[in-house]
Amino acid sequence: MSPTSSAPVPDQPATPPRTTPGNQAPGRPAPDSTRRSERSRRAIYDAALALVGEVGYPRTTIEAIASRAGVGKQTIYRWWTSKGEVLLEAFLDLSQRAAEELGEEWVFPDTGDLAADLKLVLRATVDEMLDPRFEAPARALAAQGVVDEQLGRTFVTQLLEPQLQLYVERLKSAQEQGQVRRDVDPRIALELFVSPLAQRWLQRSGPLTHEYTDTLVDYALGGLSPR
Amino acid sequence: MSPTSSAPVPDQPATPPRTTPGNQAPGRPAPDSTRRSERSRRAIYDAALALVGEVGYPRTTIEAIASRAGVGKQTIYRWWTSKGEVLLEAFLDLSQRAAEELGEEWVFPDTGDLAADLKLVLRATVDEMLDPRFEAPARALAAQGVVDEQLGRTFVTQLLEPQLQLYVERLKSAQEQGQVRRDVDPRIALELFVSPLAQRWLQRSGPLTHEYTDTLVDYALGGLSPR
DNA sequence: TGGAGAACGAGACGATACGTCTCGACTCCC
DNA sequence: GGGAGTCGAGACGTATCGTCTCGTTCTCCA
Repeated sequence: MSPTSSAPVPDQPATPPRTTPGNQAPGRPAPDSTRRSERSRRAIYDAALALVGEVGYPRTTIEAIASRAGVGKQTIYRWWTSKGEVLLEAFLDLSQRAAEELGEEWVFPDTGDLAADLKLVLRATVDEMLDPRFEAPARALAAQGVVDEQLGRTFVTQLLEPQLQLYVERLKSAQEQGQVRRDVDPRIALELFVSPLAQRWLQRSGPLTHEYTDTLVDYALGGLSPR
Repeated sequence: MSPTSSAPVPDQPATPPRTTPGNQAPGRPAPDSTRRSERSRRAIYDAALALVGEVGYPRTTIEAIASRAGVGKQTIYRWWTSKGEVLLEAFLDLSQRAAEELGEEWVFPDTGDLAADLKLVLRATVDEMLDPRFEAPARALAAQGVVDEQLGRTFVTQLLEPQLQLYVERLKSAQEQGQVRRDVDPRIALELFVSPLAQRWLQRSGPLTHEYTDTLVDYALGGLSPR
């Protein structure tokens, strides 16, 4: 997934360290999040991301994460229910930090030329998809989300939809400027260029190049039928 | 993935039972495929598909497949290297049998009305994506393919690309009839409606309806810009 | 028709990793 | 300064892994 898991992450309500353990199953007394060790949390994120990059998702075990982070296993089980959940949070955290590096507020460009703006953003997305720092964890999460419905929904809601919303707003602006038909639903329209890119990335069903995304934008805006 | 993993599978060279064990690593003497037990092979396919549907991919273990199929574990390890590979073959086999049920040769409709033909096929694909018989294994394979490059390439090559090729041919026909611009690359063009559908299915990022796919076709053919 | 050889079903085996649990050390708050 | 709760560490029983024997069954060829 993550058609655009990439592209600098904008505001996003800055998910706080997370107060509720996923592990809030009945029976167990809820752990006290105010006493949680920030140091351990960070170390676990780092270890999880590093391991996924180095040995792949299947061999990224809870025990390996704990050992690498210099942390007891119970500290992981206390706050998370699965390694997918750990990795999702680690990745969300990584995205946020990356976004902060990029300056206060990143906004979707709006030069008045829709095609140019879309091409610019999609080119940046391609670059990010090829960034090895993101590749491994993003793929692992996407795969997990396909199979694990709850994780998938969190992934989509927290990471994907906020991204897509930026496209929606840019397309609405284009509608006001008369560059996009008024009767078009922006939430569907954006899928014409975002989904093919995401799909190629996930399935490796074709090369990811700037020319490719430029072409997608041209086809989507101009249509396949003769004009 | 499998944007169109569905849609009746056409000819396809009818992958024979598979002669080489994936397990053809060095050292081990290659097993003699002519003496292979057809009965066991079928039982393993059935068990694998059933288990994935019942308990999900992660809990579909090799041991469970062997036990359910009434087969020794070694019989599985002799012919396959991983459960992903087992499931992929089982699913390919299922697709082929489903295709055969559908009559000799299924061909992409070509009534001369491209929009109508595409809508028809995409509606059928939606229906198939919602068929529980396909859902579980298809999701599991898609997820595995995202993370396991070799499996993913096999999945794309054997299952996906043959499907997509049908769209390519239909689009070329439309180009000859003047319904699609000549300068359009059909392999990319098809992604405008196929990928969004696949993406929604995989990510559960929106409802899968006939109206949705109809809209995709309209947007892709007509373009988003005012005409 | 009978023997050889390979695949077969069954399951024992050591190696992980699972998730739970207990322990003493530490830290924060009353 | 005492209590409660998290922490690192690791022992524990269970489950699955992939490999490895066992006899048995099947098939081909002499």
